[in-house]
Amino acid sequence: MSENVVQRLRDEIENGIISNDFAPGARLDEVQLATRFGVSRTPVREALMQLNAIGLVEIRPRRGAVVIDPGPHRIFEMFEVMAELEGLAGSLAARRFTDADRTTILAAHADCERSSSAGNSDAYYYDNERFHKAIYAASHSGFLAEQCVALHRRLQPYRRLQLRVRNRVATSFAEHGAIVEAILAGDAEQARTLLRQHVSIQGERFSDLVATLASR
Amino acid sequence: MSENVVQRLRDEIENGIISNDFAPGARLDEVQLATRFGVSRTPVREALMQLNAIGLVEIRPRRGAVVIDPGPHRIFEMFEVMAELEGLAGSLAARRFTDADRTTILAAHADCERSSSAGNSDAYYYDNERFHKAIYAASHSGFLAEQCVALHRRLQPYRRLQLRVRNRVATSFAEHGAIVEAILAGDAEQARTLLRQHVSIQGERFSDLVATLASR
DNA sequence: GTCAACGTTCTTGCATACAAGATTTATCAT
DNA sequence: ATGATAAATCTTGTATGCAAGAACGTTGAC
Repeated sequence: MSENVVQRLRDEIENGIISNDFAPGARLDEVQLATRFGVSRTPVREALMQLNAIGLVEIRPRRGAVVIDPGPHRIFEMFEVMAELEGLAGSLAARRFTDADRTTILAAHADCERSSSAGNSDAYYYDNERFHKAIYAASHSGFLAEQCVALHRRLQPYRRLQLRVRNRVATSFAEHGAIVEAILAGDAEQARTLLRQHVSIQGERFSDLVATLASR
Repeated sequence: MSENVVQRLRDEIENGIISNDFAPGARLDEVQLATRFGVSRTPVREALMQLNAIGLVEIRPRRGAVVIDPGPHRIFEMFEVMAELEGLAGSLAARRFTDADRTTILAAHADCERSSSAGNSDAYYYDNERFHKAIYAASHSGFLAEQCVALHRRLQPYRRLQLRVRNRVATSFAEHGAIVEAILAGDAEQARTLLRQHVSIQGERFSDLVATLASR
């Protein structure tokens, strides 16, 4: 059994939201969730409270919990912040990376190359995630890494949509190459700039996102 | 009556932690809190769950909740991230501020001037907060503003300690002047740089913080 | 036929109850 | 006297129960 039921429920519901199993705007009925997971309402409520605090669900008094629907504009704002934090992580990584960090980054980068050239966008998604986490770790800022992972997770569904856009995987991998180069060269400002551009969704990429969102 | 009990408890306990009423490392007993606030354990637990999700308390399975104690190093990391986000807010504000934003920023700045020249560090603390919030608002990024406010709140006790350092109020206000100038001139990069420096606690300021923390 | 008012039903919010793990204390052996 | 083991106590984790507010349907009037 898991550590405790609440934690498990929290993860299950969170995954359900992220994997679009619970669509934005959907009502999260307490008894329904309780029976579905074979527990009572109490732990369900506590899990929902946590998701509320994180900002994934909204709890309207006496009217239940619903999955928050961040519109395109807010998603853009979230990517904007994410780009900034990733830029910071990159600049810190360029200054602080150890031999172990270099190994991890290069290994993740190599895996990205494999899945990219294989044209496997799902595999690339996971390797890409490892690549970015390697940079967070190399920043040697625990708090920053946590913030980045949390935001990364929240943006997961939209990130995934983006990779479906034609040529995005190849472009992404090419950007990774330049980023690795800048970090390992210890060029903090270059790493920051490249990562910021890599993550932010300016211009066409934003239009693509909106279009993809609308077609769901 | 209040909206709901859980929200009230969450705020009360959160304020207690921030105001150092519940010291870092202190154990938060459920029945104790319940009797203290005149409610049952259930809403107390739900409030603690939310604080756990935010990162203010740690819940060890079967062993209760304790107030998280971020050591000096982690506090430094949090200021580092805060500096980055404030820098982003400043750069966006420089590009996007409206007439109303200008008015609000200048008003807050004028209030800072009053409390600064009066040597009232407590009043300055509040005016400073308003000043920064005015910049968040001028960034016209709701998500960024929320993130900034949340971090600002978590760093509140340490910020306050900093203002006690000799001359910090005067220095802070001088920095505000340059920041206002950069934003209103529409100089995004300058606003970003100045705000980043204004918020981050490099060199001596970090030593001061550690020393002050140790002396509590 | 449509709209509104009322009553029923359903859902949430909080309290209480009960079970299981953790902690503390007491007793016994060395 | 000190250490360990076992029992008592306390605390957390989950279930259930009850009350109050919201959603929904029905009935009646116009």
